Amino acid sequence: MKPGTKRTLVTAALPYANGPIHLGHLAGAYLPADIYCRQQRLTGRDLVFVCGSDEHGVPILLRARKEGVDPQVIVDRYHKMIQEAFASFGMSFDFYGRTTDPLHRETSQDFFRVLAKKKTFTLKTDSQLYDPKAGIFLADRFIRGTCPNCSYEEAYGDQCEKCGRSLSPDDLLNPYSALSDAAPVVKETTHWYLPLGHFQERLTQWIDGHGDWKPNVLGQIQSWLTDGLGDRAVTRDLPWGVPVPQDVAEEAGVDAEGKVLYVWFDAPIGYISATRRWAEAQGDPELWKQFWCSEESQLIHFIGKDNIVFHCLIFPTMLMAHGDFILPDNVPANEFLNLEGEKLSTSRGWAVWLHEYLEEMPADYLRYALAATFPETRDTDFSWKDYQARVNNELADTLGNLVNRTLTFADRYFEGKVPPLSHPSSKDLGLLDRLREIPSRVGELLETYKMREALAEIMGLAREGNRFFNEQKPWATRKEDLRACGNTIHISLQLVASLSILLDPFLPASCASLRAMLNLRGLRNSALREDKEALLFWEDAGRPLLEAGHSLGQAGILFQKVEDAYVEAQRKKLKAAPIQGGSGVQVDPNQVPEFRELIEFEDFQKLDLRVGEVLEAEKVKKSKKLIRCLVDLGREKRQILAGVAESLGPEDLIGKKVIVVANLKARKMLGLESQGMILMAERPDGSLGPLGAEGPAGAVVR
RNA sequence: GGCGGGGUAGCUCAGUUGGUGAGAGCGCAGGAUUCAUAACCCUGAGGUCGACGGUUCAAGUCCGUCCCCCGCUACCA
Repeated sequence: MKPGTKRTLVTAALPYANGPIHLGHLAGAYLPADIYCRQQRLTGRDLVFVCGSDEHGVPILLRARKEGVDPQVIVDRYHKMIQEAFASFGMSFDFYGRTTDPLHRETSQDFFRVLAKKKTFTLKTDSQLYDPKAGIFLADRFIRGTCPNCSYEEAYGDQCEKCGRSLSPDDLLNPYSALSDAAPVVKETTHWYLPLGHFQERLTQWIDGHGDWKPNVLGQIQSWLTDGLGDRAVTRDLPWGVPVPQDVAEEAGVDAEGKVLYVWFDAPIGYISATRRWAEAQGDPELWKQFWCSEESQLIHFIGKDNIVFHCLIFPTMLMAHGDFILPDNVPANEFLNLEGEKLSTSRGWAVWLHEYLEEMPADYLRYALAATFPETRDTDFSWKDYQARVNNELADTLGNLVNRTLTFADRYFEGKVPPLSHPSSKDLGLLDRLREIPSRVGELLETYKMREALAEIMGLAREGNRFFNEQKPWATRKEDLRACGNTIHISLQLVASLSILLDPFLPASCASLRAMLNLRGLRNSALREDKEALLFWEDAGRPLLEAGHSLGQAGILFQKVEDAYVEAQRKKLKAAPIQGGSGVQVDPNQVPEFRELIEFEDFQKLDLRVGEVLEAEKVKKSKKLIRCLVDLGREKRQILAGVAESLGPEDLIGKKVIVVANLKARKMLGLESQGMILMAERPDGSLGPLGAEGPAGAVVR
């Protein structure tokens, strides 16, 4: 932390309001941020934690069109879902906002206006393809047409899926809009650009002062700086987003109609607008400035690695250009979380959705399992088996059992009161000494974003507690030396009390229960900015907290074990998800593409469809999409290339029976010949899944 | 293709600026114990630190080449 810091503003990446929250999101940004904030609040530091839904952008607009509803309907749906899931998960945001908030619009426009006034932007006019029917400009991938290379009629404007050739929209024959089927027209349009290059020197200087940032973050930044920074468009022609301010447009002599701020420009400003909303709620609308505009404040962004460039270069450039704001002091980006050994894929349904998890299991179990394996230095893996092991072995057995054996012993043999510490042994004092150094040690780890190590340190303390209990044998001394027995229980209780503070950032709900069992009151609330009742703070975890004679509360089981059946069910659900295409959202009839024009029966008869069994499948090297399959068609075995690697792995195909177009002309791709085509089902998001088939290889499908 | 990060015990992961016999948790094997959620505690087996080459008295730790995974970015065929 830089010297003289009085306040901290923490942000967690704004989730995109186009789908629910999954485990990858939590492990990447949200949970680390929450743990950090809770611990900092416990130390008494002044901290505000904001986040919110990112609700603009093209994907939301397209989804709305497909469903035939206003985009606001979409974002309302997911904003609510996300916000509720976060709350149940124990996220301690001081404010959770959204970018469709009018105040956000105002904040973004003001920001844009300041940069325009300072002549930060450059204006450029370009020709772009425009869909006259849908009334919007089209990004390359929303233009489709016939591939000039292979004559595939549904090639995208940036690439032909059939032959893999890269294209530009101009290359397509008979181009049409993917949104409305209308033929696109070329139209000139003017946009504002942020010239990042002008800030290169200042950015470099600023980054050089932050050599302590994580290596993955610095590496990414360095590579961008070395390449040199270019201009980035900050506006778009879209009917959904924060409108370009009328006055700025007029000043520039540009028609503002239909122009909005590019989503990446307005999204990070969401951090600012959320802080403003929070300040309003505090009854002091100007309070946000203390956090954003004072050198006595530090700003920390928790994000995933995919967001590094935006938070470390682009947003800082915006802040620099504006001039009123402080720059981030750290951007502790995490790597990614894999799931059961494979990378997460929302389109394939390879994800665990937070809202679904919370219907069945406690938030703290997941918080623990994730925190124990945060992808801090590299991608890590989450598996349900590991989750079960973490909960059962560590939470229940190590920690829960320590609590349980200590409390039941006190309850049974010391009338539920804390026995006095009298003539403590060196072992007794040794543990108290050990305890003394823990809060600052763990605090330091957390402040340097080493959450996993911090958690391991605390759990190590719980293990020491168990060892101490074993070695002191209070069940034996109870009969021979009641004083020594009392000392053992006294110390063990103090340890448990300290754990209820140390673990609070990680397991807020369980620690609250634990403190109730101990009848320990007065700990500062780790979820609130202010707690006037607070008597105990983080550092107090280093000293004995329970006085002799203190009456304990009702003991109970802190953590239930996770059954095998649950683990199996979860894994099964995961396996089943790709087939159902399930992002947990019901298929909407409006999302299903319209049927094509009628054909004659003879046309259909030309197709020779067969059942084929995939014998081998492997990724084609140097291709992102192609999988080479060897398919048994009864009469012969064929090599068929399928452009599905972005949706499926080879293992999803091997051994599967599929439907094959057997009389399709062979075509070469990347030097390999494809002798046919495997039929796939396309999901609304464009991902693919194989069509299952039964029957012997070679059987005619009709 | 370019750039960045990573490839360490059966599994999931730690390993500061190169230097005493390469670690933790889980799992496994054996032992001890009974206060406790069949929990806890002790001991042990297990690794040519992605591959190859180099620098050095000394490399998991530095340099080079290659392979694989993740991310960002680009686009020739």
